[in-house]
Amino acid sequence: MKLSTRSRYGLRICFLLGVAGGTVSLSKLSEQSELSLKYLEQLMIKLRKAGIVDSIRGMSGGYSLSRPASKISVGDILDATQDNFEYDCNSTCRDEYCPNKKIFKKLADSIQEVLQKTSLQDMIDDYKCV
Amino acid sequence: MKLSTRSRYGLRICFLLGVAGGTVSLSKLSEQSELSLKYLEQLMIKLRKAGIVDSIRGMSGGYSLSRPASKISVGDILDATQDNFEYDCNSTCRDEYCPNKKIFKKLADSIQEVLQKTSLQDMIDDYKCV
DNA sequence: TAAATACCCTATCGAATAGATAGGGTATTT
DNA sequence: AAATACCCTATCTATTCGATAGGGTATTTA
Repeated sequence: MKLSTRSRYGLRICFLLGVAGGTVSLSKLSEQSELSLKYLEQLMIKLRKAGIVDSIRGMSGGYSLSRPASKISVGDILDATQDNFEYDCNSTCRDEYCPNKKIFKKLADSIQEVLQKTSLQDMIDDYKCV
Repeated sequence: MKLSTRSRYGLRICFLLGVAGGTVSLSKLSEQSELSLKYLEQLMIKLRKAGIVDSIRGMSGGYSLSRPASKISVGDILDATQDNFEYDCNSTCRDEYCPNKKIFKKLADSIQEVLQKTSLQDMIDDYKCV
């Protein structure tokens, strides 16, 4: 069980934007993150649609965090990059009384809680105090 | 992010053993769980090596839980089926100062905590009270 | 108006992973 | 002798995932 690389990239990009503080173009982000323009483009669309980043078009446009890093949780970013914890016992299980269901839901909720109370700012602070 | 089917099967088998209360042969478990003998065999070896189930050889042999279901955590079972939360930012990251490292470790610890404090007995109780 | 940017959709490829099956046994207990 | 657990390894297939690519449109600024 691990995070998808997409999610890790999402965290990395948000981290970069948080540290940068302002608007950064896709090409700049691509350089800094060592991800291809095309790949990053798709990632940014997810982040934007989730309301985590804002975008500005046109020359000198780019992306920035939509709100302070302290108001963005790791869970928000994982939601955006579609890396939630799935809790069906399997993809076809339709058993309403499945013994796994309740426990998985509980686990999923607990995990979500942890993810929600950890903010991007926490990540940045952790890094700074190294 | 989801549990592997192997882990879900592990939970299912332990659940069955917990409900059964005694020793159950592989062939019986195979029937009840609808998993093939050969596949199940490999799963049981993992559970036994992790000390979650005991085995008895010979005729009328089989598997049983090694301790009360209340003393077996969901985390124990996931460990046995090798479904831990991995927290490297990626498989090759060697950056000691990687901003993701600390946060992932923290998440992994929190998740592990949740998994540890949920027992197999909780699952069984959940099912019974439906 | 030209350049630089974001936006959008879709297809595809390759690699890795995961699920499952199978063969061919040995060791142990009843 | 029969029924069981134990053990190792190979293999196949399907799915998922990461990544790249094509081929544009819309918007803003210098």
